[in-house]
Amino acid sequence: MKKQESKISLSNNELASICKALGHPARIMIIDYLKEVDECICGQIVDILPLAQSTVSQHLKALKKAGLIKGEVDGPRTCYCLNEETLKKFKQCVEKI
Amino acid sequence: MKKQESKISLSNNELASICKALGHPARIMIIDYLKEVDECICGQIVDILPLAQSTVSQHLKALKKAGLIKGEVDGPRTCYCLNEETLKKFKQCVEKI
DNA sequence: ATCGTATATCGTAGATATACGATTAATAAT
DNA sequence: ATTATTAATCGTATATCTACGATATACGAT
Repeated sequence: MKKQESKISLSNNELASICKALGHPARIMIIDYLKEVDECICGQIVDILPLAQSTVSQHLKALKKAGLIKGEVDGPRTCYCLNEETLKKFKQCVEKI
Repeated sequence: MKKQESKISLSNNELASICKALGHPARIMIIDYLKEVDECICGQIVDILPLAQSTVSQHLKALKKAGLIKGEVDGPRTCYCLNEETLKKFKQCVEKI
């Protein structure tokens, strides 16, 4: 399998990782918000959550690590959006449970 | 809303709780196994997982707390099965992400 | 060059999670 | 009554998570 290609399904561990990343209310809220606004910078997420900037940054890192979101550095900002590919696989996987 | 009735959807926190419960490979394996065998006693799960009985028992407790499984005491055994109602709601909720 | 803005990272305290062995509790079998 | 079986709970060690403030980094604007 080449680097660029991606698996159709998720391993047990991958699914668990994604679930774990979604296992916190703040991170669910971030996902919901990104769904709503399509894309945004970190500061906007800090504004809607009752959490410190550093804490939000940590949550974003966790979501990124699980492949649920993408972050693109744009000058001093970082623009975040959902990673639709991972979400799609996650949904397919959950459907089969 | 009466006690017996159940909500159609899940709150942010409920969804996070369910995801959290699924956020461990062993617990995903338990769910998979229960899907496969429909129902079983704790000891069978202990047999298929490389974990101590007490650890498996803890994982089962976590899944039960999240409402993902049901456990019925039957003499000295406990018979576990999936809680289809919660799973259904979870799937619906994930689909909407 | 300096300042301001946006965000990531560091350090840290306290809470949870995860694993295990030992123990307890409940029942079934002898 | 004693013993065996099954599973939950307790106690505990270690690891991870979650939150924060402080600091570092990167860049744009002045």
